[in-house]
Amino acid sequence: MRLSRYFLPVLKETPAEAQIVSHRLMLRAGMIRQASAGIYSWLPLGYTVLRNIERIVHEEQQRAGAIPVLMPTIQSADLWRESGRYDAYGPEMLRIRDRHDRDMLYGPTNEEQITEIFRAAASSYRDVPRMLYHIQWKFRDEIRPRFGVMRGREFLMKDGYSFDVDRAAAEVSYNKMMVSYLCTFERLGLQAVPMQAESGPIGGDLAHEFLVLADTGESEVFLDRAMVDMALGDTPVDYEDAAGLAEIRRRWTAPYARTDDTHDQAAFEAAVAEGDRMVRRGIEVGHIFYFGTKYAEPLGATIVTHEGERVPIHGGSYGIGVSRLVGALIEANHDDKGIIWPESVTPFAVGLVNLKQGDGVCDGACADLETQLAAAGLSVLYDDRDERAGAKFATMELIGLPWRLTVGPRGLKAGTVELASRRSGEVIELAPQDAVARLAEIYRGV
RNA sequence: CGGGGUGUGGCGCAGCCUGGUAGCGCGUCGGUUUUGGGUACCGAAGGUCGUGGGUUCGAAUCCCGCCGCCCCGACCA
Repeated sequence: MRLSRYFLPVLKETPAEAQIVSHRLMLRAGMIRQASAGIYSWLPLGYTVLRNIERIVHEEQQRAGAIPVLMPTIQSADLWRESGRYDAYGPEMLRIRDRHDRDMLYGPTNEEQITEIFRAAASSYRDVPRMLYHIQWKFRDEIRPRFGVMRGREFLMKDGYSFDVDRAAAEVSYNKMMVSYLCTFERLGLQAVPMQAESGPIGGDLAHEFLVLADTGESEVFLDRAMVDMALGDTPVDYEDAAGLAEIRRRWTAPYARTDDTHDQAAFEAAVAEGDRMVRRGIEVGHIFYFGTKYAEPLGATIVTHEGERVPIHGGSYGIGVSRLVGALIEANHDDKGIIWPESVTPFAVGLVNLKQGDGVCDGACADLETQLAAAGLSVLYDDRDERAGAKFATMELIGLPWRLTVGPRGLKAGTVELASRRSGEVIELAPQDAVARLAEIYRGV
C-alpha cells in the first residue's frame, strides 16, 4: 500500500477529549473516529488491526474445538422474557420497538439466543459436548462510556458457549477455553493473567477473568509476582487430553491472583510472601465462567442421558473483548513516540521510507522492494509522499509498525538499505534482498 | 443519575468578565526549496461562534431553555 493512496488521517496534535494513552494514540494514528459517546467508526488502520485480532481469536477458538456461528445483533424480547432477564437486565440494555410495536433489543450478550438454537437441535447425550461461538457487535448502554474503545457502548466481542451433560463434562469444556485463552493472549503478545472471579449463582471456582496489567486499568488487582512472567511458551497443548488441560489450569490458577471483587487480604498475605505481593491495575480482556443450568432450565434446553434420563444442559460462557483488546494492546505496547505493534497484529508487516522521493534510483529501489515484499507475502506501507524524512519516520513510529525499511541515496551507493526495529531501535544495514529474507524469517509462523 | 467542566474553520486554542460583526498556531491548497529525524519562505482557501428563544440600534460576548461531548463516582468484555 502506498501512503499517497491510503486513508490515514493522522493527527499532529492530541485531541483534548482523550484522557488515556491508547485512546490518544488511536485517534492520532487515524485508527478510529468517534461517532457519538462510546460509539466509534473504525478507519482503515484500526480496522485492519481489529481484523487481525479477530483472526487470531478465530484460529485459537477453532483449535480448541469451538465452532463458529454468527447470531444477529437485534434480538426479540420474547426469549429474554423466557429467561427472566428482560426485566432483570436494566437500562443497560438498549430496547427497541419495531414497526409492529414488537419489543426488540440490541443484544448485550447471546446466552438466550444460543440456548434457543441449541435446544432446538440437541436431544441426546450424543449431541454434547459442543462449543459454539461467534464474534459479533454488542451494545450495552453504559452509564458512562470512556477511554475510547476500552469502554465503548458498542463493542466487538467474541462470546462462546459450551454445552455438556453434567458439571464434570462442563469442566472439561471450561478447561479447553481457559487454555485457548492463554494461547490467544500469548499470540497477541499480551500477558493476560487469569484471576479468580465471582462465581455467580453456581458456586465453585469455575469463573476467571483475564486481566492485562496496565496503569490505566479499571480494576485493582492483587497477585503473586510469579504470575507476571508465567508463559505457556512451548508447552504442548493437546485439546483431546483432558488431564493435560486440567494440569495447565491448575498451574495457572495456583498462585494468588484476584481482582478487588474477590480479593481477600488475609488469604493474600497467607499465600504470598511480602516481597512477591503485587497490587496493580488491570484491564479485563476476557471472562470465562460456568453457569450450570441457569439458562437451560427456564428455556427448557434438555438432553436425554445414556441412562435415559432427561436433564438440563450444563452451560458455560466465554467472552473476549475483541475491540477492547486493540486498546489494551496499545496500553501494553507504546512509547512516547507512538504505538509499537506486536508482529501478530500489526496492520502492515513493514513500513518503507523513501528518503529522496522523486529520485529515480531511490524510487526504483523502493518499487523493487515493494515487489519483493509482496512476493514474500509481507504487507508493506510505503510512504511515498513528498515529505521530509523526519515526518515520514514520525508517522511510521506513531502508527507503530514494528519494522521499517529505509531507502536513501547514501545507502544505495553501497548497495544497502536500513532495517530498523521499532521496539529496540536497532538499525542494521543490509542488501535489499537480505532485508526481505530477514523480514520473512521474522514473520514466519507469526 | 449526582458532582465538575466544555462547545469558536480538519486539530489545538484565544476572544466572552467590560456587547461594535472573529483571531492565532498546526494542518490543507498553489508556488519556491530536493530535503538522512516533524525545513524555510511567499501566496491562498476555509467559520450558520452547538442549538432555540430573549434583551439590545447592535450578541461569539448578557439572560433563559434544550442538545452534544469530556472528567470524577456506582455497573461491565
